Amino acid sequence: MRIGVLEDATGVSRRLLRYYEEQGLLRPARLANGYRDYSEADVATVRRIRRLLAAGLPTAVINRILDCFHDGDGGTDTGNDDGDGLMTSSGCAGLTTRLRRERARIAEEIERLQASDQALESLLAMPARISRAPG
DNA sequence: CTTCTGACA
DNA sequence: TGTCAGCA
Repeated sequence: MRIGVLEDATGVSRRLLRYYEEQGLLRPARLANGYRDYSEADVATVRRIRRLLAAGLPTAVINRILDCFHDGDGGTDTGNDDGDGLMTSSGCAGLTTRLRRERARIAEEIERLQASDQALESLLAMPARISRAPG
């Protein structure tokens, strides 16, 4: 399918679709006229990319993770669900472990930010008598 | 009309 | 990301 069809199927703009390709996330074939030729699998891939991006992962990381999704769509396409799950297959060992570590890292970061937030809150609760130096 | 690449806001 | 240009 051409880019316009994929756009309608995924809701992702052509601009973004081309950008994903530029980032190595998509590798559509080319028609004789130079038009990109996407496969049905690319529809699912784009959805996965959106999810991974929403998770805050950089395209470089998504690139690797994408290979860990070995289409497990055994269902009829009646459902519009993304139908994606992490498939532990070819050389994807340790992926979930790394992802869990990332979550732990984020959790720690949140704690630090909360500490800063509380410190700032108490600071603002103090009587505001810090005046400007007489000029 | 649809897509392509490159570039600018 | 949107959008415009200039082609094919």
